[in-house]
Amino acid sequence: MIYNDKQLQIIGTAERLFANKGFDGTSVRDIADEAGVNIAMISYYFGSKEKLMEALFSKRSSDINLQVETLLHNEEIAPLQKMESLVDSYIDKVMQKQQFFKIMICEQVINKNPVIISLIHDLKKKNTEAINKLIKDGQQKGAFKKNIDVLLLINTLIGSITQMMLTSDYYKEYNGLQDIPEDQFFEQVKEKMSKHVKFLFKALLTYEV
Amino acid sequence: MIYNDKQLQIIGTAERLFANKGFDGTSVRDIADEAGVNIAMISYYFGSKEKLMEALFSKRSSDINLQVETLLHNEEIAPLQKMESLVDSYIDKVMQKQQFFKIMICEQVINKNPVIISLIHDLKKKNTEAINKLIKDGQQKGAFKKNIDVLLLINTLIGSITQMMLTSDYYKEYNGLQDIPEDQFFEQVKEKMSKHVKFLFKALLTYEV
DNA sequence: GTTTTTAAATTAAACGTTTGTTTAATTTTG
DNA sequence: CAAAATTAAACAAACGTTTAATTTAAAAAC
Repeated sequence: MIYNDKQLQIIGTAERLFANKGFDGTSVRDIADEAGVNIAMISYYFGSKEKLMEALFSKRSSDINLQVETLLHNEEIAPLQKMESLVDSYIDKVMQKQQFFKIMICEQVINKNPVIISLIHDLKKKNTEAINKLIKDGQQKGAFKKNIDVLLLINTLIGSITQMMLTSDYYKEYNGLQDIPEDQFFEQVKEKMSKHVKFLFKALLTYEV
Repeated sequence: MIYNDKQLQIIGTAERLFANKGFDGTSVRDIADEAGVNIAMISYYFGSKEKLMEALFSKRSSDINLQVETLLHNEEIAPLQKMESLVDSYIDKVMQKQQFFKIMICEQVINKNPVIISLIHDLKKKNTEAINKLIKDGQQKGAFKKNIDVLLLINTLIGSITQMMLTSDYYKEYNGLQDIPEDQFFEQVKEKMSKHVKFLFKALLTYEV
């Protein structure tokens, strides 16, 4: 689906408002006002508020697929390093697209809209397959242990990062970082999470129980 | 605060509906109908829909504090075992009170109601302190390594379990468990998560980088 | 122990807003 | 000039909350 500028603006505004106020907490008037369009344009372009959400979800889903193919066939990089590279790119994506991930979390909690549940399903499947390829590759080369539960691995990756996203205010206060600039804090969190998750992955992929 | 039976019934109904439809997706009429009370009783007892949410949150918060004192002073249990015991009790709590945890997640995403943010803050603080005591104890006894980031540890604990809660449908399908009874699946997930998180904790607490 | 009094609980109805969506008319564009 | 885009206005429905009247329950008075 290709959208014109006005449609993309509506989608962008909806994304911000849905992330900050929730789907039901956002009115189509909110979206129309902040996007600078007439309220009727939302039905005109998308059909309904719900279909706008589905359009936004569909659009953003396609942006955050983990790409693993070029990594996979690069024989100069060790399996564990490949996985660490994937971890970093995932952390980047979550931090860059925080709003979309917030929406995704709430939609998973509510678990009502079948179109969106299906899109999340597809996303999970693709990510699982991508990581599975890296795992198989690493196992063949003897770098990774056997019997790795890929879903638990992904759960820990996504869960740890998501949880940090949701509680970054608390993390900031706990570490006395209230006064540093936001983008600096941002980078610091990314760096911390990167080392942390890589450590976890090393354990999950290589240490025998 | 002490509530009578009718108030507790309203709180219980609100918890279920807020968890399944979100705060803004639930109307006071929904709550009143399903709780079998007149719609005016909600304002009468709680003041407003928002204050009902705060009352429910306050009530449930007090139920899920991690207790660590008796564990801490039991010198017959090794530090790592104490931590594993805490992990199990946390997994139990999340699985038992899934509805409340779902509400908590959404409230963290929206991040608007200061009363609730403050309650989540308190909860996090108490949990952090409890786990910190176990960590200090383990470090003194030489069982745990130095330089443990307790917030990252907790993030991984909460995040992994939460993520499993949100994606258990996918986990079920992926592992071909659609046909087993719900409570059996429940126990299986708990067992899997328990082993998984304990493995992660052992790595985070004892393996040097 | 019965009656009276007072407070609490419960109700149906109404309140003014806000909701998502549609209409029909108008303007803009190619 | 036809198609697409945009508008203000209107729509019924649903929203959270309040009202004022009534019923129930508990306490006080006799």
